[in-house]
Amino acid sequence: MNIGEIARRAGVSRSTVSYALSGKRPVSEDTRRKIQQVVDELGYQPSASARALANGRTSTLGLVFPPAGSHYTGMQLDFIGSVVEAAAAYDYDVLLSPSGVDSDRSFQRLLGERRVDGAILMEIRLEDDRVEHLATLDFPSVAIGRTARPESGWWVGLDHTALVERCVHHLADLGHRRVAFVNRPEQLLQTGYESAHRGLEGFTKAAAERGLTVRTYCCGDDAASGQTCVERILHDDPATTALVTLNEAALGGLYRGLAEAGRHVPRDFSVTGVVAGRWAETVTPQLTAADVPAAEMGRLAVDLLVERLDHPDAPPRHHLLTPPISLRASTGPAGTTPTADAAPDTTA
Amino acid sequence: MNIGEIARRAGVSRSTVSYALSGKRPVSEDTRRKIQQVVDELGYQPSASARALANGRTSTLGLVFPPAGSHYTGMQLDFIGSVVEAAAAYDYDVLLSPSGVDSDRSFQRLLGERRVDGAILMEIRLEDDRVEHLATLDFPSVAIGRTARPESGWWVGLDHTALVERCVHHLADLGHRRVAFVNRPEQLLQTGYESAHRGLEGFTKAAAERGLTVRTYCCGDDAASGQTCVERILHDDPATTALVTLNEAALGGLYRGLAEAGRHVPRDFSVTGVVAGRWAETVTPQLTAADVPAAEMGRLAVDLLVERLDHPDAPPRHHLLTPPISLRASTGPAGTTPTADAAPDTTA
DNA sequence: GGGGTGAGTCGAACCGGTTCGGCGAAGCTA
DNA sequence: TAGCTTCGCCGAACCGGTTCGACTCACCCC
Repeated sequence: MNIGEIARRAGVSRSTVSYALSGKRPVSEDTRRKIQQVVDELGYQPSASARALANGRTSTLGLVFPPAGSHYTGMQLDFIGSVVEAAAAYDYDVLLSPSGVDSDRSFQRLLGERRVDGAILMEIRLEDDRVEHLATLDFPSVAIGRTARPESGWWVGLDHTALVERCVHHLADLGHRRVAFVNRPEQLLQTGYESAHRGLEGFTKAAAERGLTVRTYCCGDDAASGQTCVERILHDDPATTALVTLNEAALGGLYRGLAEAGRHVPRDFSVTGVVAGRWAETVTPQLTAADVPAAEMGRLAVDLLVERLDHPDAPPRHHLLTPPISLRASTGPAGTTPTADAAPDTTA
Repeated sequence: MNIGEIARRAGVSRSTVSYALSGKRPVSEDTRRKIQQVVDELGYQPSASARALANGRTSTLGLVFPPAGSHYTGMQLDFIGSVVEAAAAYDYDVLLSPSGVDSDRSFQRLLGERRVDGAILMEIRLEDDRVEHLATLDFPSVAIGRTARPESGWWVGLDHTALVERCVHHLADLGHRRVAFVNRPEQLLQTGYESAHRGLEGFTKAAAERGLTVRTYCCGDDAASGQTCVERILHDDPATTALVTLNEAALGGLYRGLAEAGRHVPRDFSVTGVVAGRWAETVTPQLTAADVPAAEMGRLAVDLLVERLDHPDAPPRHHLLTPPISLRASTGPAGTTPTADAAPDTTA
């Protein structure tokens, strides 16, 4: 069922069928109806490969995310979902590519074999060879996250620095003086993972401004690591009364660690951070946090990419988001005797 | 940088370049080296579109999952991740298509425009028009989940019936007599969502065998719904001492509802179900559950699909998984006075 | 009535690969 | 040395669309 078959049955030439379907040249109403009828009868749909070859566009966007290896966070899931849906609204398909670095085979395929018209990159590092590579190639792409030199690029990012600062100020306002920071895994920090660095930066800065006593920790992306991390925190400084975290996946473990140490949240210990809203509402007490608007970010990234594809010479654009902190139930005033062990809990 | 360019620079014909690269016909060692050198210099990679057009294969698999609308569960995320990785190992890319039903435009594109060589379907319903459509077309596909008539198809599924039965028997063995079942949202049950139906079936069957008093509930895929659901359960039958759930996303809410009702898990109330291991370990106390091996299922689905693509006439195959229940900390013997309100908790 | 105009259609070239048939040279046998 | 095979390579056709230039015809106007 190719275009030649349609042409033959409609008694016209292949080019006429093409023009009738694309509307790029006028076709008489009669022939157009005849062609449409044949197309409907046979359920003809033009081959994506042939069309891509002919006009050089694949109508496909690449979504580059790090290889799972272990596990994804909920945030990443929301990104993927929203990107796919937003792309569908523009009639683009989405091709997934698990590539952490520029040299990955999957990444090379995406670009070298011209499988996609543009790409969205996730899990950006401050020095990201993928971003730079695409920039030098002038390949249409949008990053979810920003590198150390964001001015010239297309991206949508979260202002982790500001968000974590706000968390710290929130805690300081509540009277907390000894606060811990629970970051993403050490390996991510070392490879220059953006949110880990900027979050840490915001934490350090705000803590200095408020004269807080702080410690910072890296923590694996799972509950067990979270629990261990709390144990370390309370071991290193039992007078700690609050923590700020970027680590969604460890959150449940952090809560468990606190509970096992006899610290009641929020009476004895406050917890806050930057976490997707869905997760913040899953834990008990619900987490006071800057809710990561992952779905919105995915949508914005697609918007930007499509704009860039439609206007190849448009100047770079970006969106830096700073969602407000949602006050829930995991933070409270610092106790008067922060080092005291928690008393048995008799609240309902 | 097309194949003609390579041919010219290497002083051979286009077909020779093609054969040199594919190895489908012998090429002298000299010319092969010469060609390889030019290819390396220019960093040539053949166009995926052209290749797809020529040999009729796209080297792409479609992954069809329901439109997010609201949100995805952690399980789905794990599927997606493992499918992409497994596909990459076979040199296939993965194209995402958000389609709940056969008539979705995205789904039509995938098939009609021949964008993919095969498809993996998620979120299967007992009567699934997508599965049937693909079957009548003899289009290579593998379902993650099985329909009401699974014998003739290619699929990898979880034996929800058996798993939920085991959960019920586990609770019955512990002495629980009044048990609730927390299913996925009502809308999914009504549309014939497989796991919801088979899980419910297993629950009903095992409860009858053990002579338990049971109630079944549908629950939205979020924490707030979980909390509400527990309130309903305890309102409908305050003597309920345990629940079984399929609803990962509501789990945190279920725990919160129990805590607010003063029921301590596992002393006053036992919780179990079918949930991805990562989630089971996030809640406190950790959930005794049949861990959904999402990553393994994704991998197996790709294995099956690739096998089907390589051997178009191979007879249908499938994998029905029945992972063991992981005993964690959320279930315990039924209390002697199950209706009593929980006493203040003084355990460490 | 001749020439210009524009609508509608066609044929051919092209996108960038793959693959088939055949051809010339070299090597081997008789 | 003629004849046959084998090896290595080439040219051309093909996959299924898009697009450009040109052609035909009807119509209109001076």
